[in-house]
Amino acid sequence: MNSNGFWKTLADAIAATGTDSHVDRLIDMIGSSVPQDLVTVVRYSVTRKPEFIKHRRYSDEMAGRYLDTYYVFDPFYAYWRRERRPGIVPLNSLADDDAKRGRYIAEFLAQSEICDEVGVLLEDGEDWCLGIFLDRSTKMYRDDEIETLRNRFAVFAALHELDTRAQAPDFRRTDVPAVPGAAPVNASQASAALWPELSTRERELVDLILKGHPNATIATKLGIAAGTVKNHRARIYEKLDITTERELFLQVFQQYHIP
Amino acid sequence: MNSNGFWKTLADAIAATGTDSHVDRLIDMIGSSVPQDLVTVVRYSVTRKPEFIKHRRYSDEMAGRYLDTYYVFDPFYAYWRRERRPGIVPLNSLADDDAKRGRYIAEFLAQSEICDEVGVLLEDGEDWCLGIFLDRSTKMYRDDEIETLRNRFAVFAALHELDTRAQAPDFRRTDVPAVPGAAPVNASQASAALWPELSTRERELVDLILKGHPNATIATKLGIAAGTVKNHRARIYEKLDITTERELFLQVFQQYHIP
DNA sequence: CGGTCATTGTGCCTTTTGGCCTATTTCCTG
DNA sequence: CAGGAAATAGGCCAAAAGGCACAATGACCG
Repeated sequence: MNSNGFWKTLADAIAATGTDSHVDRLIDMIGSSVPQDLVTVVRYSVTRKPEFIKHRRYSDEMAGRYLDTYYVFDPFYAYWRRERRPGIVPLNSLADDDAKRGRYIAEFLAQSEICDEVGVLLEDGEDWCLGIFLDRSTKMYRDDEIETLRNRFAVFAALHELDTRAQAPDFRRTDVPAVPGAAPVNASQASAALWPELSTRERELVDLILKGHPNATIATKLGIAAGTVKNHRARIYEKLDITTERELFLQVFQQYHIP
Repeated sequence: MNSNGFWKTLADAIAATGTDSHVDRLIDMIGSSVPQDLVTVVRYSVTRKPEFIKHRRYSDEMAGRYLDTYYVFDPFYAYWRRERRPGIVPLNSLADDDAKRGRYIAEFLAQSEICDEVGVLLEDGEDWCLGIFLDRSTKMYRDDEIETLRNRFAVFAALHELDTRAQAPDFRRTDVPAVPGAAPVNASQASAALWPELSTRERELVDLILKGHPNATIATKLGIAAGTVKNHRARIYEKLDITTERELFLQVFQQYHIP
């Protein structure tokens, strides 16, 4: 099994949490879960251009070409902005309805001599996503390989989340949220000041709504059912005396005196 | 395979690093590596009496009896004081020259209805050792089960070491990125400056959209059909490389540095 | 003059929201 | 202990938004 080597890389990755080599160790670990020919690491934002973080066994030239041109066609990028959901994303899972996918594969991947790709999308603060991409030159990823990554994904995410916490200035001993991987630690102060009439949970919802998440994503993030999210929304709207999400955005605009 | 459940427990353990539930999650994780009937957690020191930290599916009475009497016969305790080396320690690996082992097995384990035991010894600061013991009532541990624990041991140790670091007051990162404050907002025709790639008509649409008007209202205001508004929207979204109205609001937030 | 683009418009279909219910569980408070 | 929020979940229906395809008109431009 390849798993023997894996434990070592995992231990190293845990040890590297909160240090500058965190991402490298993370790549080592994820990379040792399934074989791959090259690795690229990119940061996606909903509103900004992607950033190229690192690559291994990949050419600087192609990395540049990605940032110059091809990021627009990157279906993983589109996926993140649409879904805003971390996870294991195989190239072939990206919808056929995505017209950009064709050009990305036909041109960019072909030029990079890549035949298959799988993305490990990790939340990276704000609206960012840290995308770690494992690429193969000749053999497609098998289902069981994807399954392996899916099984381990919670570990990847937990490690990166821990690193994020370790980087934050207020990393202190506290109680973990009841639902693992779910609740955000503290609701943003902005919403608290703006809408004191809302409960803390409702403000959590508002924060996620204002970050642009649809109900399904919010439900996943909070570990609750989509129906519950709708219910929260209804009560929030009622309390704020509005009827649509738009008006919530308008209230923020008003607060910040935006035309 | 039991490994599917393992990834979950590992992710939880990582997430619990630095929190009060760290040891519990560590037990969950280690415990999910091999089957066992009960778990005990003890802290060994070279110079002091052992401390009973936790136990699962074990009687308080036996725990008390251990601390009163039997700890002196505990061959794991002797092992730690002699070797001072963390690792996976199966009961049968403890030297036959250890006279105390016999009495420990014959009396204490027998009374506890334990037939085999394996210790996971982790460094715990100073001269302390955190010992997590997996006990079986009927079946002995097989070699491959011990091997599994040995493979994963580096992970157990790294996690506990990380928790120790997280508890220390000086666990910090050197470079913390500066947080941008709320920027001042200048009121004017925002849309023109923000989205030069849009036509004038499209910018008119955007202005109305950002004022919170639904399609029907926009259509009335502009004296065009609702379908046309939808059509405009589609092209606007395409040009801005977004798919929903939300993202338009997010772009404005972005521009004005709103949290 | 032909090509491109902006603008207007339709039609059909799917997904997402929003409105309006009922219900259970938990926790806090009078 | 009763009563009431708060949080959870689900169902049903209507409205709105979004995706896609296609088409007609006019303006501008090389």
